[in-house]
Amino acid sequence: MLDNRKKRILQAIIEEYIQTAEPVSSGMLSKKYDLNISSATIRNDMAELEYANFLDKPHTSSGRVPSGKGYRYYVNELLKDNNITKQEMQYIKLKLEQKVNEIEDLTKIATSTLSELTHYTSLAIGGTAISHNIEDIKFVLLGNRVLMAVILTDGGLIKETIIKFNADITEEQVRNINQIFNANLRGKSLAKIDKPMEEYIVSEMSYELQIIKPIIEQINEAILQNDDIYLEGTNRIFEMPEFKSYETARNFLNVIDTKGLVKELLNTGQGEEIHISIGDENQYIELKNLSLITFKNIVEGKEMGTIGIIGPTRMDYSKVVSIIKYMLKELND
Amino acid sequence: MLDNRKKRILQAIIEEYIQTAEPVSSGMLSKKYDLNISSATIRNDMAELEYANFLDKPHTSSGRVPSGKGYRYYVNELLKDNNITKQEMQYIKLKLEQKVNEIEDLTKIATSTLSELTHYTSLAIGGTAISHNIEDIKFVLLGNRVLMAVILTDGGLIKETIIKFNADITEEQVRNINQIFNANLRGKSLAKIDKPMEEYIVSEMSYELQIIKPIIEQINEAILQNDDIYLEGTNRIFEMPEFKSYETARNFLNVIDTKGLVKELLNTGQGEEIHISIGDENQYIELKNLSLITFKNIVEGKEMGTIGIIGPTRMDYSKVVSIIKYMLKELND
DNA sequence: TTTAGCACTCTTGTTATCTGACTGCTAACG
DNA sequence: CGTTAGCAGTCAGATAACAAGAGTGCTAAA
Repeated sequence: MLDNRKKRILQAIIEEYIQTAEPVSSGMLSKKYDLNISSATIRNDMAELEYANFLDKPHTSSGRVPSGKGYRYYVNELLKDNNITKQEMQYIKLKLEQKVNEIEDLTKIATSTLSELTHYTSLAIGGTAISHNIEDIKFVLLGNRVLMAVILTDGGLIKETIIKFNADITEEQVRNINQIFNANLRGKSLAKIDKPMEEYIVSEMSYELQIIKPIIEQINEAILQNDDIYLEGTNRIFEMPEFKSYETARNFLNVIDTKGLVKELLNTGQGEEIHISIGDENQYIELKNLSLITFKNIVEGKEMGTIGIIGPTRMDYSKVVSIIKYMLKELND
Repeated sequence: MLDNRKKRILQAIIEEYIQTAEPVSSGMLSKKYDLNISSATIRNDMAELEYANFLDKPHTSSGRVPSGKGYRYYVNELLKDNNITKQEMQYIKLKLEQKVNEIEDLTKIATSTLSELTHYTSLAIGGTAISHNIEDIKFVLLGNRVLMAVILTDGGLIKETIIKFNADITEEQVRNINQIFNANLRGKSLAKIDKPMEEYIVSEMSYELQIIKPIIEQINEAILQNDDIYLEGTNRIFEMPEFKSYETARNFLNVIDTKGLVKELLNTGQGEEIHISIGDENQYIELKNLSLITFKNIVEGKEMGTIGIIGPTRMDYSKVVSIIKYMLKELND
């Protein structure tokens, strides 16, 4: 589709623009980059790239700026994903080797490390336990009418939840519940504790319905629940010239501050390993000038959370993707 | 110190400035407020108020702006704390009556409600359990080397923590631990589980030191721990003209984004019910143009967390204090 | 096909000017 | 003696005119 020279020019423009945030001119390119062609030739190619919608022009006599289509082409065809330094690798290793008590802390560490290295805002949401299997499930009576359920999954996730009753629960009953649930559920997939499973348990377990039922409901909720949004480096946007304008900064903060929106953003992009969504591609207009890169932190097939990077469309995709790929590799050790 | 007319003028200037964020002029005051004096007289008084440092003047021919000392005088002497509408009361009631499973959720709800009603950014940190007494303490074995301790306090706080061991723990041992800890600690104040208590337990409990010791350490940490910072309404700053400038917005976001700083801010102001810190009064230069109002959410003598409101020095102190006072009353029901 | 050269365009920064909103001061007033 | 009308003086902010500079598109030659 694009000849080699045009590809090189497009790549140079995008990389230059990512660095400087200024429209890129033909003269600049021919001087700074070793393309061995004159600015006039570059101008001709730029005109064609603009005609083909890979580039935009803020006004008649200005340099060129990559368009959404341009970025997409760059990400799909030209992106190098080994753009990572020794120091960065070491830093990631260092951070991820920290001792953590709960697996969710690892997601937090990964998120903050990502923000530190890329200088973009990063966000994360804890994983649901749905892809995990139950390894152990324990019930603890707190007071007389409050029961706490602690679920340990084979992925190492620990989910606690609290169930309140209207009547007193005896230690005897707790022992029964403990036994029944473990006998029936240990080793089973959590994905199955839903309606049909509930019926199964209720019928199989042959234990007082008014106790079993609220427990199952609450556990179900705890499994699906991933409400804790983790945000790191919100103030990083002030390092970037596109957010010097009041409107863009405001818009960005609005997106970040809307918890429901952040949750949805992190929960899209199911299939792929790393999901990149550039400006207009995003389904929310609020994000039309922003790009979002998300990936699931999957360790040994178990989902541990979703992490994302959000920044201007002029994002250093190469750096971000390189760092994420390395991090994913390290997380799996 | 100030005669009545000067007080009225100062109050009018502050309230006008809080509303408009524009320097207040003498002509404006004599027209809009029913002071029954001419603008010339107001000008004379304003000059004296400025000389006494209650007011500042951005430049020679501009109106007046309250100084830090002015706001302080207003807060101490002129502030009305019943500046709350029926609707606001109802809204607070409605929000606080929601069923919550954990007491900490109540702090979150209070925080977000506060931000919604005042239109300022609000922040909160969960309470340490230090002022509470132990009501129940349970240990749960998760896997072979992971022990979870769940502590229930008389204030209704539930603190969980995880202890990892290098050797396997038997169910037998867990039963022992359960018994020992409950026998020794139930009803005791959590403030006492520190070094001397540790020695006491170790000597009294006469149980394997290599098991007891890490448990006590970890529990101690869990009691003191209040790391979860809760932030609501960060984007609210964009509603306020003082943050239209890049620098002020950036500074604000930097403060908010620095978790350590936020923690410290919320942990100052011990004694009073409601602690107000205006601009310069604050010990951090980053906050010199900001005001902070904090209060501890104390229910029946037990600390449940600290909540704060942060905004420009031109904050609607009257409204914020009124709402907080009402909220505190409701929280205690 | 590539390139040098040049006219044309448009943004950005600078300076000058004008307008309007205030204040401070003076002198008159009750 | 406190209060007020009147007026000169000050300064921020808006507007316009202008100059400089960066870049493009096009033409014609290599």
